[in-house]
Amino acid sequence: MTKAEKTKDYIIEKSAPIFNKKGYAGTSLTDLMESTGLTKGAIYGNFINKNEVALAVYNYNVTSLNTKISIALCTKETARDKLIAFTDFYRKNWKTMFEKGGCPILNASIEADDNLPCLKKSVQSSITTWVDTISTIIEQGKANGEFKSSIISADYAYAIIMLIEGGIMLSKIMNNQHLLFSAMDRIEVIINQEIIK
Amino acid sequence: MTKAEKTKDYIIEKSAPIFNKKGYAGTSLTDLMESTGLTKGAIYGNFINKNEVALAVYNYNVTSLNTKISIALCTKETARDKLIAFTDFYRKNWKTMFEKGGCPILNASIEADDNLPCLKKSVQSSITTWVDTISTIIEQGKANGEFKSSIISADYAYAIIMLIEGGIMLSKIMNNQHLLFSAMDRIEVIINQEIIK
DNA sequence: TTAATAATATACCGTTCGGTATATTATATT
DNA sequence: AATATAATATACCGAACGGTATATTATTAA
Repeated sequence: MTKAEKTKDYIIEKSAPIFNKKGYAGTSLTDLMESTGLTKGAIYGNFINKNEVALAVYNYNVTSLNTKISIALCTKETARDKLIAFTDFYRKNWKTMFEKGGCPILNASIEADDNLPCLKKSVQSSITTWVDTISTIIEQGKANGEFKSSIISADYAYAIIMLIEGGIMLSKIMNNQHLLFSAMDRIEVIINQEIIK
Repeated sequence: MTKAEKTKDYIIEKSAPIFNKKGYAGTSLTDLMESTGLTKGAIYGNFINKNEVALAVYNYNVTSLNTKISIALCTKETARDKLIAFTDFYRKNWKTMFEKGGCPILNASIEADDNLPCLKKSVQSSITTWVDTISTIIEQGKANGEFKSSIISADYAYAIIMLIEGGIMLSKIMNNQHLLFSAMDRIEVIINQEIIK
């Protein structure tokens, strides 16, 4: 790993919460210089423009989220436990996530949908990945007899994501942790009453 | 109504979709001049600064949303029909809403939560109003025997809002109307299976 | 119709924006 | 240790930013 590569990673790491809090349009190069302690020279020596930093930061934020969720998932045996691992994750990590600006997928989604086509594509693909992850778990549950075979896995994957994102949105703007928890409760009800046999 | 008051309303009206699409930080005075066809003189003669325009626009967007919902509600007799009027509303109006940038409460919520305290307060109060509206309907349903008396109305109000906002977010970013409809389906299941006696 | 006033346009302000050319410094190679 | 090269800092660019003072134009009242 060359020095430049290290610097690049360092810039991404330090800029990640800034972009997630202030958004793409709201984050200036001055913000990036402050958060990294570096100058424009260092930033533009490693990225071709601000947009590249923003995209790298989005991917970093999503990747670290996915990594943490993967770690939470891999210790679970049953499909049900794997689904519950998601709600568990948000119950345990909401504070850290909120301090870093909330869900990067939600934030980027809202800012990108009407005017940042490049970021929009990244968001779409990370949502598709997320849906696939949950759908696969549900399909496994169906295959091993844990879950009802009649259910459509993608529908439930989307429902779970909607409740997570809607829960984060409400919880964050109202400064009320309980709202996120009640979204997680509702997801668990769906798992226990609709998905499980 | 003086000319200035008309101009003020005109500016708000024409700027409303711009702010809702591009966000507060992403909307410039040049954007406002283009959307209104007016100059800075006219804008700053009627608003003290950009922030005031943004706040007025947010209130306008929320008020027009609430007005439309009120109209949809007032024709309904039963509490159940009133709740269904919400899902109906989004099924019928999603296209118009999406063309104007999506849900103003969701959009403003995401941009304001970490760095626009003034707008954040407005969003909080519009959510509180929304929760109250739904809660009141549920309480009426409990009082007249339509709904289970054991349920906590605010919990269901929040659940409905979460599904609406989560559904809008997913639907909009994925360019998939069906996702919003499936969120509405899920709300209706909750109404029919958990709220109604 | 004219005078007073209200409302909008024009022209400009200082600042910050994203971005770049070049100078300087650190690192690696010999 | 000297040199080549990679990486960062400095100093600057033009453009766009939000905002304002003032000139001009509509509107109202006498």
